[in-house]
Amino acid sequence: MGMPPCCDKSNVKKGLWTEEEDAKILAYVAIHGVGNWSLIPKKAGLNRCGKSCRLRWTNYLRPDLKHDSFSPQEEELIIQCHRVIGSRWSSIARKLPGRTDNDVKNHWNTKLKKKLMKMGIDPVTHKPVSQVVLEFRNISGHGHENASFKTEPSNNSILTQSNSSAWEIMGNTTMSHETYYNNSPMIFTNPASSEFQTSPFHFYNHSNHLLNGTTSSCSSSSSSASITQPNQGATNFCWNDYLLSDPVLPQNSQTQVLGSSATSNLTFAQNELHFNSLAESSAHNNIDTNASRTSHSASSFVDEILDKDQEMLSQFPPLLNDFDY
DNA sequence: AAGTCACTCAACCGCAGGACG
DNA sequence: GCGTCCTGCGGTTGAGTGACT
Repeated sequence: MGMPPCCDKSNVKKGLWTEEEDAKILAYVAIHGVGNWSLIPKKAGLNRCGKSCRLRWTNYLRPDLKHDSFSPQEEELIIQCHRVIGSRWSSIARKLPGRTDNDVKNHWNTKLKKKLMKMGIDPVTHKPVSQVVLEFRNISGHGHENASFKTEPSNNSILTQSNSSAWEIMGNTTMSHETYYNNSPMIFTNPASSEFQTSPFHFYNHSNHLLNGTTSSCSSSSSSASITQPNQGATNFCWNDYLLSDPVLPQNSQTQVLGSSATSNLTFAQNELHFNSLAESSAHNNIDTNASRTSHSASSFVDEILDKDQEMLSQFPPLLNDFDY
């Protein structure tokens, strides 16, 4: 698909805007309002692409925009939102009055990502890097090599060797980013499950929304995300069950997960093959799979995600209400 | 003082989807 | 249903700037 050029690019100015150009847009919008950006350059006397005019207005000239630096509260909100919905900057920006998606995106890429990495949190999954690396090793069968990643950065740690996120660190291996993403259900992870000092950030506490303690410390050996509902006990969603359980292998050969030295020697392709064959045979053998779903089947995984999605929606309406799924 | 590096952020690019004729 | 136009979005780029050597 794609769009035809909105203007003759050879004849339009590009690059930074001058005060004079800004003034022309402001003057035009003050009289005519926004809309029909393709005509605005001509009508406002600008040698710019309409798209460029729209961007200049929405990202810089709009009177409701803030131009000061992000507050800790705003940063906190961005991190929380990113953990829940990922890089949907426009949705996140809607939660921050006076901020544009470009602002949020830039701030994330230049500041927040680095802050998280310094704290040992993988900015993609929002999980401790050590946990991500261990999980990756379990997934890819690299568990035997260098299994002694430290949770805190040291001279030898991967965190000091690179500013990369965990999956960037894994870039040298055979697993694709997509595969990694698909196996990292980030919205169910609990960044508080870390040995890192999380100050000055205040991570999400599922029972009272904001955890305002100056530090948060607990063992990363727990691979379960504990979701506490206000009026209920904690429910544990052990995502590693899905990540590491092979529906074909006997359960007793899969019982060792994080922190263990045992890993599956199956490659991802092999796992996928097993998974597909199981799903196929399930389709033949079980007409009503919903009625008799097992805890770790493909359908149960999807069901679990949907269940948790509903659960989160019910828990955090203030945060999630406006996100258009 | 000059050169290099790292960082920031405004702006650009291309794709997707909705509206409309 | 199809094509065109417009807008929104996320990823990427590169000019400007400050820190460092």
